[in-house]
Amino acid sequence: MSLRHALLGVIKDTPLTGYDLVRHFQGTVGYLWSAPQSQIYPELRRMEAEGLVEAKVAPRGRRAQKRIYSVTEAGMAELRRWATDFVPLPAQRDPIMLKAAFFDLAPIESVREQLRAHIAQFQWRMEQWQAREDAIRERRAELVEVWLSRQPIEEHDNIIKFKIHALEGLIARARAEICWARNGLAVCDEIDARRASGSVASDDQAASAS
Amino acid sequence: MSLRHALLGVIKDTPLTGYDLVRHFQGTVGYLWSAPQSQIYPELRRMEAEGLVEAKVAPRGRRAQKRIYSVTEAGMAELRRWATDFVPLPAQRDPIMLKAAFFDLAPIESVREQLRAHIAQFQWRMEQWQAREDAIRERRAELVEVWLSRQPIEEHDNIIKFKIHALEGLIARARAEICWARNGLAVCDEIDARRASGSVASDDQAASAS
DNA sequence: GTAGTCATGTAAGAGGTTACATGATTAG
DNA sequence: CTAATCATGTAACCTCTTACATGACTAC
Repeated sequence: MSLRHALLGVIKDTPLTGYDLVRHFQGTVGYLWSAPQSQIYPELRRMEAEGLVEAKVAPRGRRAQKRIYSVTEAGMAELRRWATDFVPLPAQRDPIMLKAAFFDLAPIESVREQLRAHIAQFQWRMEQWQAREDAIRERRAELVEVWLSRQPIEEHDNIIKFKIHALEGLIARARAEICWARNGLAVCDEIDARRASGSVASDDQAASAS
Repeated sequence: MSLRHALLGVIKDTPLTGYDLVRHFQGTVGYLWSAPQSQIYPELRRMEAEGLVEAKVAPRGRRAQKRIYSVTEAGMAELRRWATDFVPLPAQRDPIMLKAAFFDLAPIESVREQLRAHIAQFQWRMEQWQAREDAIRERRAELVEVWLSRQPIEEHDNIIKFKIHALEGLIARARAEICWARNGLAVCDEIDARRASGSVASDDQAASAS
């Protein structure tokens, strides 16, 4: 049940409509927890029913309306409780590592392609996170700044340190993933080299391999 | 839909009952994909209905029976297809990193405890993985050995290389997690130090902090 | 008027968690 | 005979995914 905490974490700084929240989920907290629109709207309603957020209905044009959600005291309390309580590690479940353990069942060129795609994806994510980290460090991150403005000045550096620490964790992970995939490519090369030398030594290999 | 591939990956080497499969999921593939018993039984039935596995009903004692599942040709084909096809990265969704970004909402002692627990958990996992890797390297890993016995000898080293590569990936991740959490503890210390020096400078801090 | 964006939802289904339920068999 | 283990399931519930659906507003 982290979605609601991610949502609370965003609107505690800036009351938003569901629509805006959806967009904020691609660019801020979305780096940490992604959620589709179809999950956000009902969750907001549920949180409202439980008193964690409250909606101010605002007019939009003539007829239309919109609901601007903000966090209640109960919502802030829940957010603090969650930040304080211990949560166990999620179960081990990683489609890529599982597959990697069975790479010997795939043609080696496909393995290479998959590893290259892995590298590209994490390189992309890493750039995003790096940019976010820079923004926070240089005090250009709006959400964080709004939150800071409500906290005592002497705590600002401490808060920023935690935010950066979280992003550094993601970046370190991405680096590890890229490094791992590169090693995988090296393994592919070794295997190719060994197979080539093997089929030179005994020619019937090449026939059975084709 | 990785569960079925994890299951196929185990019983391709050794036909097993659902019960045995459940236990194997704590010790071999379980390092890569964990699943509760209540998920495994129905999945086996579904795979049987789809022709990916077949069950041989064997007697157990006098009255009782058991179903021993093995992979069909269609099952092996599906496993190979999955190993070959590209699968997109799962969505970003990590409860611990999300929380870490909001650690400033928790008392610092709780943050320390959570980071210490994080370290302990990954240290534990790392030992498991390391042991598994050693077992594979020293050719003591039963499942892998059975699979090797059906493959040409000159491919054995290649297959083992991939298995070890996958485990090395997990181990590298664990190392990164532990390193990250240690940095987090350092951040906590810095914050404590800064707060202490701050409250020496202005005494009213200490009062408001209690 | 029409295309794009603002705004809010619903519904079906897959996958996973937790808990409950049952009975045969084997070792002591 | 009794406890542990072998063996197989069901059911309720939650979360997330994918797709569909609708309508008002704004800029051109």
